[in-house]
Amino acid sequence: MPLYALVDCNNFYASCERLFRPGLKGKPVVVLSNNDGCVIARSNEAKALGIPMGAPAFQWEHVFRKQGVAVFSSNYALYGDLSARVMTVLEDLAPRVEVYSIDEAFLDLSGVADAPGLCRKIRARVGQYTGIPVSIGLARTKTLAKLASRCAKKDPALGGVFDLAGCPDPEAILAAAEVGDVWGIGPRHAKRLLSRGVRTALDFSRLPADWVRKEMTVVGLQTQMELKGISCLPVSSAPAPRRSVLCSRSFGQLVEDKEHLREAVCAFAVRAAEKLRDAGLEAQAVQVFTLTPRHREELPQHQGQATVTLPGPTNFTPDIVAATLRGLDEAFRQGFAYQKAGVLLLGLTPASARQRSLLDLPPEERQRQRALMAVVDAVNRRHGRGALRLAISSAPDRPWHMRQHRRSPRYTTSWDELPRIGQVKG
DNA sequence: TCTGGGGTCCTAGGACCC
DNA sequence: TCTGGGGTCCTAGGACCC
Repeated sequence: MPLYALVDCNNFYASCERLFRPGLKGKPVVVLSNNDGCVIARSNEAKALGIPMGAPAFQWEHVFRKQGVAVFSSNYALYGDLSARVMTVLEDLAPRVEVYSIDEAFLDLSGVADAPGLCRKIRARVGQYTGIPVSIGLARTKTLAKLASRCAKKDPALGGVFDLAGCPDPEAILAAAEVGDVWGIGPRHAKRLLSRGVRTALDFSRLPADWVRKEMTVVGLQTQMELKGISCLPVSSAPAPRRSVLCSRSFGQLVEDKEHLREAVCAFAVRAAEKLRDAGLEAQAVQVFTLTPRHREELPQHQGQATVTLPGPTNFTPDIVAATLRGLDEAFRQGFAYQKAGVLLLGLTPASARQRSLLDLPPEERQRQRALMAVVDAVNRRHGRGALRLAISSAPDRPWHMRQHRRSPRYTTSWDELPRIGQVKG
């Protein structure tokens, strides 16, 4: 019988921020999205104040001030580093680990003698080595393990581990879970299900399979089977190959000027190309998109989109930038105030295993391009992103740059920002 | 007067996840 | 003044081909 665990870091970003500010223990902490736009992580104390996930920060400013909430801009360098440390501990202790997201991992514990005991050990070890509290759910399928980890998180009496596979009354657990809390059932389907009287995970598991198939595709059917204890989703330690690379941002202010938009999408293209090279990939097409603000109905709305095919698979920044600018000519319209834009790279193939085609550049030219990018990447790694850049992708302090007023130091990944003894206070 | 059928590829749109 | 960013997958429909 298969047996899976889901390890979930509690309030991950908020927990990371708190690690380096012991004084924040027991205090409300929130972390904001890029642009300081909305709340994306909350400590338990912040949840208790009623601050919802995704809340626009400006609407809650008064609560932050009045209740002494510690507010942080998101600091992905810090979170990524702590995540890697947590995953290392899991890999040391569990036979097979699938890193599912920055703060979650599935473990395949099929055949492990005392799986609940191992889960308790893992939880203690992660806490000891990293300081990050985790909740662990154990069950026969991944979908049930997700559900079990929510139980572990909600009920402190469980000590952070809940074993649904060994639970005497599993149906009671399904009956206590709202249908929208099931992994794979989003707000859209939840609403439709509710309108048909399907309230809980148990209700959903009892729907006729053909209805589920018809209304929610095979994906919904898979979710239903998993809820019934039939495992459809194996743990896979090899990450699936990437299919796209995206770089997009909301702007600090609305942008009407095409020149500013050109600078912005150029910067996105440069960053996307870097990610592409980091992953050892090349792209065959570039998609550029532009958006006016969603929440401002009084403004003229436009969603621009253009896809430009590259002459052949490439990760050479100047080619990707050139394609991006051609795409922007189509995606931009004069007279609109844009709030966001992005560059999406598609048709990804490994850079090593390319097929030669008639359109290919001569090998010496490709070699020259590759060498140039290698130098640029090396310099930027050493001296910080943007140390070496294209002339067009401009200096800081442009109007489209995002706001980020409350970022914590990169304690663990930047020499300049290491905590100093005597300086760290709560 | 009559207008096949099957396969593939691409794209847009919609749903989901963290 | 002020609502994130980065991904995945499925399906339907059209273009194209034989």
